[in-house]
Amino acid sequence: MAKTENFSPSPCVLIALYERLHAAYGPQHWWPADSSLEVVVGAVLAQNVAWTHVERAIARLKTSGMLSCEAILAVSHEELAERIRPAGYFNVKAHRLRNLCMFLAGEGGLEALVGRPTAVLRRALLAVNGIGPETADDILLYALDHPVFVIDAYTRRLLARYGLASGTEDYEILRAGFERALPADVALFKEYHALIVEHAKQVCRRPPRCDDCRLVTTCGRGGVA
DNA sequence: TACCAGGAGAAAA
DNA sequence: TTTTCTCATGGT
Repeated sequence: MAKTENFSPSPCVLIALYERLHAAYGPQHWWPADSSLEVVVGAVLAQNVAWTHVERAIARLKTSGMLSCEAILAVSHEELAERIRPAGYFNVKAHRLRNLCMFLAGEGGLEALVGRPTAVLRRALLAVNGIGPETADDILLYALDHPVFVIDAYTRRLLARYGLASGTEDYEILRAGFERALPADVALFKEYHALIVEHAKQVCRRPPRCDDCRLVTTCGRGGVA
């Protein structure tokens, strides 16, 4: 399918899917981090790797006292790269972390961003080299509490398996589809994305397809499956 | 040993 | 404008 294909799920289907996932896995209380800055750092480190690798890298940053923008900007590239080595792509991610910390420092810190309009913040984050749409939206939703829906590989996989989308649609098409269909609720968006990840990890990785992937097909006349 | 995992940017076509 | 390549570790 073309990447420009429209994605306009009904609110009923998306709410039904959320409720089924919530019933199956319970509240997730994401993002797994002790601070907003840890969310920011984790969002960069999580690019294209499993979360277990990110945990190791964050633990190394913590134990060396480098989990702050000041520290990240103060150490050499080589030292930062060595600390985050377990997350993979360590040279690339060291550059990206420094770019992001320079941006935050220039803005007066992460706290200074609170209260700014979502669209303005999103544009600013996307202008940072190394920060793409998913990473920007991770930061907006989980670190700054803005109602943006995060689309990741798990979300695409789930949509494809449920027949709601091909999974190859443009990022913005999928994000807009979720945000049109759902109320702009930060807590809902956080839990929804976390539940998608949990479900994808636990169930939909099993080949060839899981029976549970039919869970959204019974939504009709406003009812919940 | 080979494959895969929660992206993004640059280069090439 | 779209596609391909590159970055890299660690678990299965």
